[in-house]
Amino acid sequence: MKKKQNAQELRERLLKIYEILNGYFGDLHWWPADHPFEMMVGAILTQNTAWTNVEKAIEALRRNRLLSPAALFHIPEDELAGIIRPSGYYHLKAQRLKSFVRFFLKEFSGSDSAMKAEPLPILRDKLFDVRGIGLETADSILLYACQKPVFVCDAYTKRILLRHGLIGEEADYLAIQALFMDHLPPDVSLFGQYHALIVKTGKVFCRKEPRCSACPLAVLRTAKRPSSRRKTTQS
DNA sequence: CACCAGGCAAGTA
DNA sequence: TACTTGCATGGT
Repeated sequence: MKKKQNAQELRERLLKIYEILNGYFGDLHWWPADHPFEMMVGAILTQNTAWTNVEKAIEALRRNRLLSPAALFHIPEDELAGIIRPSGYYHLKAQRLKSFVRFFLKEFSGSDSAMKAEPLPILRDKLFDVRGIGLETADSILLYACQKPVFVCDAYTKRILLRHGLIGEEADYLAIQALFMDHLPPDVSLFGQYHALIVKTGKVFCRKEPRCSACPLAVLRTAKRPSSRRKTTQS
């Protein structure tokens, strides 16, 4: 079976990447937040936005005692928009937070443990139905706030996998996610740390040059060609 | 100064 | 279905 062998090789390559990055960066304790609800808020605020800006917005919410479903439900949308302004797209995100909170209160009475108790496929569909929650935001909430074994992908994930020849340019979110989920054990800690490592790598090493030799993954690019041409000169 | 960040949805063809 | 555009602040 050629297919099975290929699957085995993919698994090994994905684990190798993880091993290298994990050894390089160590445990990143991703997504520090006081409670799951704060993570869900952060997941919405961080859409296409630098985390440093999101932190300012979350701090502003905390100062205003707004980090609870009830508080966010009661505050007027335009007032909320003013408070989360540093996170960018603030009108849009105020609207999205409001629609998420309405959903969260209606479906789970604002209880994150009630939300966790929901079976994964159903919860995923429900989240995806909320306006302003797309694939990545839904998966971030599922993995980090609800501890569900879902692999979160993003722009960095695609960039890195492309660069290492594991996917093609045409691969979309679901295809990339399937690559990880079909070849790795469904482990919440593994998935969480792996995604964190990918984002960290992207931020630190993939900024300017398309192939940065300082990247810990650089060894894979030169060493792993199946045939011919051994270059031993990369550092 | 230009460019981009841990996306998403609505509009167009 | 596939491509384009609006949304917006703050850091490099």
